[in-house]
Amino acid sequence: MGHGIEGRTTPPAQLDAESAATVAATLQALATPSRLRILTRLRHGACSVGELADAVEMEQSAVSHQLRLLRALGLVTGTRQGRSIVYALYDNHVAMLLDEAVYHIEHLGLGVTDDAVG
Amino acid sequence: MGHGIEGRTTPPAQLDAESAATVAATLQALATPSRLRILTRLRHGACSVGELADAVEMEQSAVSHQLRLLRALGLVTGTRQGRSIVYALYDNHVAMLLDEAVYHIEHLGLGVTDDAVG
DNA sequence: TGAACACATGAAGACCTCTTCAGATGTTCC
DNA sequence: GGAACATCTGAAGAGGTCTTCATGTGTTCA
Repeated sequence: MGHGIEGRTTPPAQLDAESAATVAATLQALATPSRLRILTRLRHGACSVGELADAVEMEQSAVSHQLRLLRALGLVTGTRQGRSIVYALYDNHVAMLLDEAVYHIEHLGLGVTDDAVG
Repeated sequence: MGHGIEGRTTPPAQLDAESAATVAATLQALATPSRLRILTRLRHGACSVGELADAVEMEQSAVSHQLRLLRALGLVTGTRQGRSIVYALYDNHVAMLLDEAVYHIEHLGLGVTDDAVG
């Protein structure tokens, strides 16, 4: 227990262009409803493409396209099992990134838009 | 001291369509190099639009457009001070979301793409 | 009031993204 | 080998995104 975020090194003072691009590309993988639902489904256990398509209510082809992108970014892995291919989150960093993103976003004061700007 | 992620409620079993859309929209705000650099700059202290534009090396107009989006999502606030408008992260959830996203993504095994798929 | 400054805004264009459709690849079982 | 199944892949089109340019709004100071 207690291996949360407190033992980390401080975040970089300012992201250089390359890091910004990498982080942005990875975050973009979480930035669409379809992929988000695919990933949160996988967050609770590996499963095949067919099951995934049923769970998130998308066409199988669409799911496959998104899995390709997620694979290319190293966020998920696919392993053949018979005629199916079983997908899973790549590692615990992906799981935590998901959990923490959902947690923080759902605790934001959304819609608070009144500012000095107008 | 110790108010990290360990005291949280468990993440939802599966995101419903509405939550997925909300989370995706917010994550999309972090999913571009320009906004990411704007936000990480603000992560280390509030500043005006002009300073921001200098720091991230973008045109003032482009920065302004992105700030509008970030404002609409409740991620940043702008307050007038003289002729400048000073922007800051909305709250600590935004700061932590940023820190944690950068942390996890920079610790991913990126580029590991060999799979059962071919 | 007018000039200079700081920022916001609208429109337009290049570019990227997501889904669908049709077909290809690989696997199992007979 | 052939049929059925599970998944991948390429092309194409609708829709969205980000930047730039030109202009508008609000503030300070003389």
